[in-house]
Amino acid sequence: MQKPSLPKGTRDFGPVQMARRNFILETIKDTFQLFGYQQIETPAMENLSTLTGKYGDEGDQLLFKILNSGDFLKKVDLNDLSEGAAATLPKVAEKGLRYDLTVPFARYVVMNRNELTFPFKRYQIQPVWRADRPQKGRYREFYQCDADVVGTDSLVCEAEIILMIRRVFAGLGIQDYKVKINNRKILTGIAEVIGESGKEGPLCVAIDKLDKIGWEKVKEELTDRGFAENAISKLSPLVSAANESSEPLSFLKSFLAASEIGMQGVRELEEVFEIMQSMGEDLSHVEPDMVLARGLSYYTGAIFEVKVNQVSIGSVSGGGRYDNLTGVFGLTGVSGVGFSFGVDRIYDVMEELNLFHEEDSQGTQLLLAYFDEKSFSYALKVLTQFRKAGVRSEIYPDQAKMKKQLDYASKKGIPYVGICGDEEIKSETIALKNLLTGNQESLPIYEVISRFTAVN
RNA sequence: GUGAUUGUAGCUCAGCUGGUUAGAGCGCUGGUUUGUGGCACCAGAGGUCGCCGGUUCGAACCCGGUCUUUCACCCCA
Repeated sequence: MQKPSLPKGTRDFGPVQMARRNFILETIKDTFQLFGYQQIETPAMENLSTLTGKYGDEGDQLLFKILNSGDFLKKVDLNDLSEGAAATLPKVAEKGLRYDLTVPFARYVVMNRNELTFPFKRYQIQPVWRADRPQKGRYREFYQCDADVVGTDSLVCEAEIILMIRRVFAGLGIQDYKVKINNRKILTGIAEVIGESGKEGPLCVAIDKLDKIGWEKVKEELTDRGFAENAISKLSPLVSAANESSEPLSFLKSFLAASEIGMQGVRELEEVFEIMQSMGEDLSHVEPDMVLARGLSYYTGAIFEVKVNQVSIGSVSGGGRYDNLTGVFGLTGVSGVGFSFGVDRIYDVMEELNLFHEEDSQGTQLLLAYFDEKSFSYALKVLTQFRKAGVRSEIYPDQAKMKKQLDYASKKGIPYVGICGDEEIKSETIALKNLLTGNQESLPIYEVISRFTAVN
């Protein structure tokens, strides 16, 4: 017999973890619904043609491919093998596990475009898979909770995303965090202004590391990536402004004055904030970050990222606007904006911050205990009465000693035990024992029931 | 994908320079207690030392490979 094990980067979730995860999930779901999003699900596997080419070369590497059923080698000949893995892959695998929820959603929108009412607001909570190397807060199977709107350019959506993030975090009890927001157009503008148009990708990858490795190292990296020296020196006022982070928007207005697209990005950002103010909301936790760069292969407008302070976990939520996501599936002119919560990371953050309160409100309230066969059948009868009254209750199923039954209850965190014996049978009562305090009193069944139902 | 790192009882970990029968704490099972858990005391069960191979008279310990854990890079939730 071999010891069983799990694939790298995957985990089981026990009862305690599930109770906590459900708490997070319910908080998120509740918020999505409050803002008018409708739930959908899509299959774990998609055609590889749907997935490949959407996440950049790196992303394609991280896709899990599913071997064809049956004789998966039947289309492969020796030529394919000599040309290597890339040539052979399409002949042995035509399906893959989803890498995120956004691309399957785009596919769904395109396939159902005639049935959907636009703007279409959907949320989706399902696992995704990445063949990444596991690390702290990084798994190969993890859940994403996406909410997206397609079919509108309105910046109200961006404002609502910020509001949803704040509502969820408030519900979870996470207080010290930042919602960083930027706009792809600002990044494009920056590249334009320093004379390196179109190179915002490598520019951002480098600048993003500012607080990690410092300006000097970033300069080296930019040089390595082929940026001209005078471009780099034009960048330095932006870097010092980013460090001070006082009034990034007013800085950008002068820095980007020569770039029309850059100025448009600034205006969009301002408009999001104005909309929030019209809604009577403040800007707490919101932080414009002009070097924030994520999802450059498809974001075209706003870019979001949420970071919880004082913890070692990376971002717990992210998103942005993509003008043409459905374009790759043949439906053009549909703008979308969305974001995603990483439940697994939120869990890790809450654990690190000790935010889980241990009252397991879903657990059993009452265990019925007994001494012998006669009281066992009495307890079974009483058990039914409790359950009919809606009290979460159970009985130790094997006839066992009192010690064992009480042990079971206290280990499972059941707060009350109803002890049944000869005296109780005679008087139609149970001895209700509080396992925390050790107090015990004899009460009629109806009295016990009304105590439990009154609490709820 | 690159570079490190970890693996000994259910859990957390000792185990010296390669040398008899691999240990502790917690947990588990039973008992002290046939109408009462937690506390205490007593007894007991439990290990192919991740796996495969090599060196050696002899390997938990040294070497190679492999899997796993954790971490950095890349990228990302």
